[in-house]
Amino acid sequence: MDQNPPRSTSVTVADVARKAGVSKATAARVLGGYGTVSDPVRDAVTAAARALDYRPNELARSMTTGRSGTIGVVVGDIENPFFSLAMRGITDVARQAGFTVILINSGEDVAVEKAAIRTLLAKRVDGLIVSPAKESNVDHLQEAARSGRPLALLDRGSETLDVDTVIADDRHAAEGITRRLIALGHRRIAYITACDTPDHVFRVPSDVNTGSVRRRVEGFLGVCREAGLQGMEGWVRVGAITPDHTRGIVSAMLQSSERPTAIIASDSVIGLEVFKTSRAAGIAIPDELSLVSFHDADWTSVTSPPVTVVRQPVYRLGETAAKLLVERLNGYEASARRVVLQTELIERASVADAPA
Amino acid sequence: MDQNPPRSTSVTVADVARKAGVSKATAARVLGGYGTVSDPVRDAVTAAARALDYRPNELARSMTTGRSGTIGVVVGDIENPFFSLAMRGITDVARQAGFTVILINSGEDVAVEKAAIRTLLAKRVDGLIVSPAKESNVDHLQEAARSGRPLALLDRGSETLDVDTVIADDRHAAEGITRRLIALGHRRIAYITACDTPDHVFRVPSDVNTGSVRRRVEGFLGVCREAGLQGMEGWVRVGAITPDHTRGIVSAMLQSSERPTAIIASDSVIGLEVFKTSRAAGIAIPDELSLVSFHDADWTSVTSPPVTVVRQPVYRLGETAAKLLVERLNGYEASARRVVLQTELIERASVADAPA
DNA sequence: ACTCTCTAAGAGACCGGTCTCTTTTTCTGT
DNA sequence: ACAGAAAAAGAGACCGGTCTCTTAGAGAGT
Repeated sequence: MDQNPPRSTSVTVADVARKAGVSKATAARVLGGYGTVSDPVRDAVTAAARALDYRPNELARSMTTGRSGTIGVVVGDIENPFFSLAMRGITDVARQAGFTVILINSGEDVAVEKAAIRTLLAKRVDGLIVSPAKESNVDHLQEAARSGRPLALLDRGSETLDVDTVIADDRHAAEGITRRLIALGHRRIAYITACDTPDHVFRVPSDVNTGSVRRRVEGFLGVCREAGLQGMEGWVRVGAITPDHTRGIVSAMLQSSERPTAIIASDSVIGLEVFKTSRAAGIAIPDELSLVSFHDADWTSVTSPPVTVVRQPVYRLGETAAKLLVERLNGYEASARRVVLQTELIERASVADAPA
Repeated sequence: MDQNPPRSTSVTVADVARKAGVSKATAARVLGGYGTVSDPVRDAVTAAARALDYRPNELARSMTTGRSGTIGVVVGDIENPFFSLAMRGITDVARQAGFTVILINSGEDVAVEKAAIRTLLAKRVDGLIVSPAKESNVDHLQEAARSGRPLALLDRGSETLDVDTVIADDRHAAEGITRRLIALGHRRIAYITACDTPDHVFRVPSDVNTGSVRRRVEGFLGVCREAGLQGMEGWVRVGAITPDHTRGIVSAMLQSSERPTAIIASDSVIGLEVFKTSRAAGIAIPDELSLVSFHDADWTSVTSPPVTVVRQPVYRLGETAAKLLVERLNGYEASARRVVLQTELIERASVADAPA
C-alpha cells in the first residue's frame, strides 16, 4: 500500500499521466474535471492519482486561470470584538462560496494599510474587503479598484470611491442617543473615539477621517446645534486608541470642574474603559454619569448597571460585504451599491436624568 | 505621465525588459534583486518598471521558489475572543517576518478542519498553525507534518504528534482552582465545557478530545479524588457549544435539588452565560454560587461581583506558536519543542465559602 | 463502401516569474 | 600589451498546471 515513503518533491499531473500511461493533457482533463474523457481512461487516471497521492498545486492552477480563490481582508485590529465578529461573517460567506481569506491587520495605520493592499494585490487575491483607516487617504484603494479586482468597503465608506460599501446608519444612531440624552437634561455630553488627529484635538468633523465615526460625530453635533447647544466640538475627544489612552482622557474629564454628565463611547472597548475608570473614580453610573456605548458587546448586559448600547449588526456587516464581493467575483457588473444596515438602541440602565 | 490607461492585462518582466532594452533575465535580476547588474542598466530597468507601473506577480514567484510567503491558520472560531487575541499574536509575528496569514474557521468540526488543511496545503502555504478540534483525530495533521511543511499546534497538543506545540499549563491551573474551591468547603463543583461527546454525556477524561480541556478535566478530577470526593465525573458537563446550550445546561443544574455550589467555566463565553443565567434565576454570586472562569476576558473585572478567572497568556500563545513556526521556516531543524506557558489565578469576588 | 461528423487523446504553447549555463565585456596584474 | 579572472548580460529551460490546436478513431448517414 504505502510502499514509497512520501517524497518531499510533490507529484504532478505529468507523474500521474506517466503512471496511467496517458498523455499529460488527458490526465489534466481528468484531474481538472474539464473536457471529455472516456470512462476507462478516467478510471485509470483516478487510480494512478490515488496511488501516487496526487495533490493539485493551486498556485500553478491560479497562475493560468488568473483566479486565486482568495479574498484579501484588511481590518483595523482583529483583536477588537467588532472586527472579529465581522470577520466571522466574512469567512462564513467566503468559505461557502469556495474562497479562502487572507487577513491583514492595519492597526488603523494608513501606511500599513497601503502596504497590505499592495501585498494582497501582488498575491493576486480575487477581491478585497477593506475597512479603510482614513477616508481622506484612499489613493491606494482607488488603485486597487482600478486594478480590476473588486473591492468592498466595510463599516467605512468614501464618497470619492465608487465601490460596493456596507455601513451602519451611524449618523442616525448618534442622533437618536444624543436626542435622548438632551431630553434627559444632559448638556455636558462627551463623545470619545479612538480616531485621532495630528495634534490630538478635535475641531471640525472633517478632522475625523474614519467614515463611520465622522458620521456619528456629525449626527451628535447636529442634534446639539438643533437643541441650541453651542460649542459642543470641545466635548469630542479623539485619540482613545488604547485602554491606557482612554483612561487618561476619561480621568482628566472626570476630575475637571466642568465634568460631563454623559459620555458616548464610540466602541465597546472604549465603553468598557469608561466604565472601569468612572467606577475607580467613585462616580456612580447612571446617577452621576450616564454612559452609552456603540457596539452591543456581549458583556454590556451583565455589568451593574447594564449599559445602554447602540446595537450594530456587526456579523451582518461582514456577511453583507462578503456577499457583495462574491457577487462581483461571479461577474456582477452593475454600478456600486451602498448598503446601510439599521442599528438599534438597546436601553438598559446606564442612562438617567442629568444630575441637578 | 499617465498616457496609457491601466490595462487589465498586467505588465510582466518581459514588458519591462523590452521597454528598458535589455533581456528578460537582466530585468528579472534587477526586479528580483538577485545576481549582479551594472548601475546604468539597473537604473534603466527601474525607470522602465516605474513607467509601466510594474507589479510583480507573487504567484509566479512562489511557483518557482516553492515558497508562498503564507502561513495557514486554522482555529475553532475567530469570533471567540480567545482566538481573536491569539490570532493577533500570530499576525503580528507573521507580518514582521514577512508572511501573510490565511485564516480558516473550523467551527471545531474535524471534517471542516481536514478540508481546511487540504485547501491550505493545496495553496502551498509555507507552514501551518492549527488549534486541533480533536486530539484523537489527527491523521490529517500527521499528513500535513509529513508533507514537509512545518506545523505548530496552538493551545492544544497531541502526544502522538511530534510537532512544535504551545499550550498553557491547563492542568495545573485546574488543580489550583479546584483545591481552592474544595478548601472553601465546596463539594458540588461543576465543570462546564463546549467540548462535546457523541451522546453529550461525560464519563472519562478520554471522552474529551480537546487537549487543553482534557488536561483541565483531569486536573479537576484528580484533585477531587485526592480530597476524597468520588464520582465527580457526573459534574463534568459537555456540549456548551453555544450560549443557548450553556443556558440550558446551567438552568437545568440550578433547578435540580442537588444544585452545584460552584461552577468552573471552561472559557469566557461560557463564563458569561453562567453569570447571566444564574442572575436571571435569582441565584446570588458568590453567596449561593461561586464562579471561576478560564480566560481573563476584559469584561470579567467589571461585573458585580467581578469574576475570578484563570488568566491565560492568550496573545503570547499565538505569538509563540508563530515564532516557533517562523523559526522552522527559516531552517530550524531540531526536534519538536513543547512550550507550556504559565497561567495565573486572578482572585476577584465571585468565589466564596460554600453555602451552609 | 465511403465520406462526414463527433468524440477521445496527444503535442505543445503558455502563464510570469527564477535560475543555470553561456557568451561577451571589463578589469586586473605583470 | 596581453593572458587570465571577474563581472555583466543574454538565452532558454523550468515550475505545474490550463488550454488550444491537431490528429486518431468510432459511429452515422446514404
